[in-house]
Amino acid sequence: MDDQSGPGPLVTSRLGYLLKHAHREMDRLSNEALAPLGIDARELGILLVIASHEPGSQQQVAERLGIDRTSMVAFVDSLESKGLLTRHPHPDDRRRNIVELTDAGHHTTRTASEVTQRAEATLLAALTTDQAQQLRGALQRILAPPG
Amino acid sequence: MDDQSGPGPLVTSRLGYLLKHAHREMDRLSNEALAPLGIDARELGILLVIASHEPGSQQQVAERLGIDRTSMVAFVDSLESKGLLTRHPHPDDRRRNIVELTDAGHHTTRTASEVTQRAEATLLAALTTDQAQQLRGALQRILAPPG
DNA sequence: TATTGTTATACTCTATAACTATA
DNA sequence: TATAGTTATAGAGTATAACAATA
Repeated sequence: MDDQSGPGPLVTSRLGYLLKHAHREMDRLSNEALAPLGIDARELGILLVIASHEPGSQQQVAERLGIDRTSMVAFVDSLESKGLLTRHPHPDDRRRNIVELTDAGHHTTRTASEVTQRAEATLLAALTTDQAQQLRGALQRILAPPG
Repeated sequence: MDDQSGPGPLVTSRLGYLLKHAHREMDRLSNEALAPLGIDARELGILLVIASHEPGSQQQVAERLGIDRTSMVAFVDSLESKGLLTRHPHPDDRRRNIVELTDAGHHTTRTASEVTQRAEATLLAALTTDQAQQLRGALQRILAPPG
């Protein structure tokens, strides 16, 4: 306790620092909330992408998430072994694995969405409803493609 | 272009997604702006911590940044080889290395702060001055220790 | 010849353990 | 015995290359 713990205001006022640590905290809260469901935040992202689109190949899911197909294999392996999704070959192109949520996968996705929303509320507890809404809106505007 | 690129709104409205990608973009812009100075955002963080406190040991700097002392060695090696800081033994305890910015280190830190501030402005270009200020404030409030 | 999924490999980042020199 | 710095090692995470099946 003999150093004033923390990097100091020159660092903590930087946007990169703030975003990094806010994300780290959000990730920690999400994974804590998801642990009882047997998945982590990364896996929930994959489930949500699958739930959001027509059934597609592993590669399509990977592209939408911005990860490469070789990494996708292990994620699909894991989610399949948990019974949350199924692989089956595309009838017209047997090179492709169509990945689809199982009933359990749909259920877990819904439950996971609820618990992560509560985790978000925990992170934002220090803000008013308006401030929270403005934060979300500002981040969305930042990331929207310029045009 | 045959998939509507992007993971879909179920994912992109999640706070974890927004914070992660906003940070990724900030990091990209910062590193791009810092490249001509020969440092990256991580190294600037270290320089800023050193600039913000009385001269201290490597371990103190590492603790303030939340990284361990073994990783610190390589960072200090790199910054020392660039002439931005110096190591010298503490006169009363020769186990410790006191790290201090050189004149070049102070100059680079000042210049780097300016260019990263412009990088922040680029990230926030879609926001009004008020909105940008509110975003920064909201993030700081989120990360402030509860009390 | 090109593409999908897969496996094997390498590379980065970080954490853990062990060594040295000081205390 | 404990601590600061260092080095060596191992572990996650991710990217690249090569291979099998299919188109």
